[in-house]
Amino acid sequence: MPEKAKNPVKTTMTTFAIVEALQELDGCGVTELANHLELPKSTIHNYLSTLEQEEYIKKEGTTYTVGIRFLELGAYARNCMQIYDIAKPEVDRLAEETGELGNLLIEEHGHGVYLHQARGERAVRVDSYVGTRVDLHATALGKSILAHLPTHRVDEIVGHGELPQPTERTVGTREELEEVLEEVRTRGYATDNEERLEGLRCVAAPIQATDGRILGAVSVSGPVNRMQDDYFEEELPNQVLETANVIELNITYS
Amino acid sequence: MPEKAKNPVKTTMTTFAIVEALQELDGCGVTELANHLELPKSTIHNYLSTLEQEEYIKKEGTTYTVGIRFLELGAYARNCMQIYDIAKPEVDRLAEETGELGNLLIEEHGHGVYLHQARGERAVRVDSYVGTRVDLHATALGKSILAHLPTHRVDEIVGHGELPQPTERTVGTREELEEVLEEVRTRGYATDNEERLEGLRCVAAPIQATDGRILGAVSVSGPVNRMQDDYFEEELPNQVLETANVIELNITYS
DNA sequence: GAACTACGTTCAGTTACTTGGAACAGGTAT
DNA sequence: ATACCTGTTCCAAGTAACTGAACGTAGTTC
Repeated sequence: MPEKAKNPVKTTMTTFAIVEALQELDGCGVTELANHLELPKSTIHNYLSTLEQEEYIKKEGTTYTVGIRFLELGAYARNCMQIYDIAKPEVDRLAEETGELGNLLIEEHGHGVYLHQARGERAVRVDSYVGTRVDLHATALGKSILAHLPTHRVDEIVGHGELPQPTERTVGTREELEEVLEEVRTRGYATDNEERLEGLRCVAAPIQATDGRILGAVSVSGPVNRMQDDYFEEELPNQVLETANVIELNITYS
Repeated sequence: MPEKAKNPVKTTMTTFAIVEALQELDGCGVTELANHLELPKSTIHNYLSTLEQEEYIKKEGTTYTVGIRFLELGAYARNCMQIYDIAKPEVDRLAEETGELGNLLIEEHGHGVYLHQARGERAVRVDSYVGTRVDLHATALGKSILAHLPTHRVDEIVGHGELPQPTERTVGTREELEEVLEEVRTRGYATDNEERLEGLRCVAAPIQATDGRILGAVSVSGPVNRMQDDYFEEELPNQVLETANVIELNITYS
């Protein structure tokens, strides 16, 4: 993860800082951006007009916004992953059968990234969407991935100090996490009991290649009131595990 | 569309040239990229290591590939468009009812960009996916958008010379296009008779705001053998028009 | 097993390019 | 009409991107 560039191209970094700020601010004008990033207006203007010329951002009147062109690159990257093609229809089916929200997540650069979401009949609305990056230790999906990653990668990703805690139930220390991961390995699946979002529970299972390499994870999320007792502890885990299994088989024979 | 930056930031342009080359070459190493872009290896190396550090590209062994991080920006841009939220479930329904491939397209910077695709039971596999950019004049979706754009924008987008022709049936001149667009305006929908892809037909309808501004278009695509006669000329257009209408209503009252 | 090739990586001098202040233009509110 | 926003242009100055040669490391061939 450290992967520090020896001769970093600062202009490239600034370019993405600008695009990211545009996302964070939900679009804005030259002056506002300049204040936000503490750079001269003229500099920001040069970047923005260049990005617009290259069709990566859009200008409407006096406000600039992130352009849809990034979707081309992002969707391309997603399509390159065979797990997406294969897992997508299965996640769709899982969502339909359970009526809840089905998810597909992979790990990249130490973060979890949602590749797909499928909405069942009664699916809750959550703050995550395709492309959203989340901390691995705070979700069922992430924990089922961490559980099958080599120790040195887990070290890189979560470190050894305090872990960020989106809710009070989130695992807070490396030791606690280690216990949870051990349990995930023995049970075969991971759960999230309001650890990322109040009121939301989740059951996730890892997707592994035949050589044990972890490729991603699938899950079902729903409101606490519907995710309880036997359904949350038996029925749903079995459904999720089966889905993960089908995906693994399809990947092996393709 | 001209929108030429007065003081373009060349480094920003190079940055995206590199990412785009990475996409075009489906991932590659430093030397190959350097040859492709005719830049020194060391320069390419600086950019690649910076992009990797910023987590926008991924390095596996000796090859670099477009990273999934672009999906965050792209999906964000898509989610910002209210048309996406509203049209998505309707396109899903349209695809399920027809069993074919349903599409949602918008215009940005003069190109058509697919925001969503839904696969019905018998949906064909095509070369387009979410994020793909296409020439507006070569698709039913694009033509239904062009038909409702002010003339000066059409001028900017298609110009007055020869138009690129993916297949021999594609409209080739501005004059021909103008006739077709007039027909689209009177009929209310557009068709694509193997104009973009051999063997593929398509019916599309525009989505307009109450003030007449064009927001995007929906369509159904399928193989020629299933898209014929009354179905292609009556039934399907009606279904597509109805879907577009529902979307327009939902947008107005939201 | 050594020599060769192909690759990514590092380094430091040079030059081109980003930078940013100040001045301009266009609009809106006072 | 004036003041105060906005975004935009310009050019001078000095930083930081560029580059080609040298290095390190595999992998391949003889």
